[in-house]
Amino acid sequence: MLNAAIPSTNAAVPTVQAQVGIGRDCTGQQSTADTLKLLCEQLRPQRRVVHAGDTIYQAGERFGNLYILNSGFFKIVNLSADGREQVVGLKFRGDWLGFDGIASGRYSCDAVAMDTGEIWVVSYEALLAACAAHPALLQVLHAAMSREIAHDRDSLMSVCTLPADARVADFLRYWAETLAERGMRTDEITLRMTRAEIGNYLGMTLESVSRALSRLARDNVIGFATKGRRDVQIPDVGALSAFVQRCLAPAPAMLQ
Amino acid sequence: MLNAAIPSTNAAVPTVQAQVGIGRDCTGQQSTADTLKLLCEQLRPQRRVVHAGDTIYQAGERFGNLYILNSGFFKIVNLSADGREQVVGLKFRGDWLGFDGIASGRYSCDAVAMDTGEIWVVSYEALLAACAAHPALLQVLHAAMSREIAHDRDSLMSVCTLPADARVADFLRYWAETLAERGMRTDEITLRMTRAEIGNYLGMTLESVSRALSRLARDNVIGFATKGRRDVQIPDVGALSAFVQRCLAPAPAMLQ
DNA sequence: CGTTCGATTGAGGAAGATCAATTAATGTGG
DNA sequence: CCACATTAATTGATCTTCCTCAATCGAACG
Repeated sequence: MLNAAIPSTNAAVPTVQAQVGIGRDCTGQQSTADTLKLLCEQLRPQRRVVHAGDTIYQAGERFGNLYILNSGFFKIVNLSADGREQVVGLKFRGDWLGFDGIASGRYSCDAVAMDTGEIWVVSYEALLAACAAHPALLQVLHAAMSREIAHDRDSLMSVCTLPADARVADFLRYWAETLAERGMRTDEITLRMTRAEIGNYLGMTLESVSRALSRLARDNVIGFATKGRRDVQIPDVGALSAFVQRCLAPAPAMLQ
Repeated sequence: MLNAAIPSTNAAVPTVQAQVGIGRDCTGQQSTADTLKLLCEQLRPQRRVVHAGDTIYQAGERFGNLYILNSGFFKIVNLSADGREQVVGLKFRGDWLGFDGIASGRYSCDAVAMDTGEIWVVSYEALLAACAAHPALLQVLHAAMSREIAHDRDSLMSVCTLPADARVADFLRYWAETLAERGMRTDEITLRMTRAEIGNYLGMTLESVSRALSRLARDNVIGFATKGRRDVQIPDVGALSAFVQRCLAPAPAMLQ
């Protein structure tokens, strides 16, 4: 069985809907599980178990493989010549890693596992050969690249147009929706990132992240689990969107 | 002849090196001109002249075509449900437009011409067919998508890690290097964007852009042309990088 | 059980936003 | 071609947000 091949510390688990593997979801897109099934059958990829902290590839390393994330969770870290580090992406089940290396022949980022998981290794050459035989594979590949481009743009927009509190709320909303798309629980998510990592990703300090989370909790938009503040309860994802809109509202509209 | 098919108001013109069309540049990459030649011969795309303000596609419109920019200059504008607008990309000669539409079947941005130019229209279906026959085309396509992903990440890093002045300097450096890669003059570039558009792209206000440019001019890192402040003289691109580093330097290192 | 790392919270300061006034460039109709 | 209207850019003054610095607290781990 493809799902749950590797035990994960992830609190969010696949729901029944994701496991039965119906053909397409309501949007007409193939579900993550179906796409993974297709890829596994067509590509017969090498499977590799990773643990938190493992690096799948590093900036500067010669490109050769693409990676498909079957379980677990990765961060993509961009490095500048002068030593700045920037988390530029988060990868979940069904996402591809390594596209940035195709053009230049070298990866331009580090891909770091944030949790135990399983990654599928596909040689780019072999993938192209398989795509020639099975056009559906090419569609899947292009869709994955396209999704990444579209999401990177949304990230830039978020960083450029939202105040700090809204950015954190939008980050949680995105995380919850990403899990939902994969058929996982979203009422309680485990952020396997420190405040510093979240802040780096969102372009703010760890203190600002902490304050934003405290305010979200005070407004009952999120809750914290009993033990530790790494688990975030999200009773209503819509409330996060509403919070973002409230941050953007021009005037506080004083009483009456 | 492919080059200069359309008269452009762009002050930067192709140099001899770009026009002779030698196979590959020093990095082993195909030159922009060669790639365009290949695409034109293999795809026989429909050519379309655009003028400043023309929209090639809009967010929400059904996806069907990809576009290759042969001359001119585009901005890509992301729109949020609540009405925020964000310039998320700038496109120059040789760049592709429309990748964001592949996954969802609809474009997620507006593509707006900022100058007179020529765009090549390629149906995605026809492109896939051509790629099946000519694997080199697929390489070109994937390289273009990969470059876009890598550059989007650099943009995010710039916005997240650089102070305002450095962001503007880095923006000019990127613009100059983009022109240089395409064999164009970089000692004087014409920004066909208002300060407001630049500020939007860089995540700051138009006033901050103006102040940053004034400081760059005061430090002789850039110069302004005689008439109008839309043309920026860049005697030394390296000076822009040095300025960025100076902005990042922790301590001013008081005299001794 | 102390050590370490991460998170929270507060106080003060700085970068950049906002508001406002002026100047320069561009365009328009007479 | 010029007077006028319009849009873009610059610059200054003030204010807000967020960063920086610092202290405290909590959880995890050996």
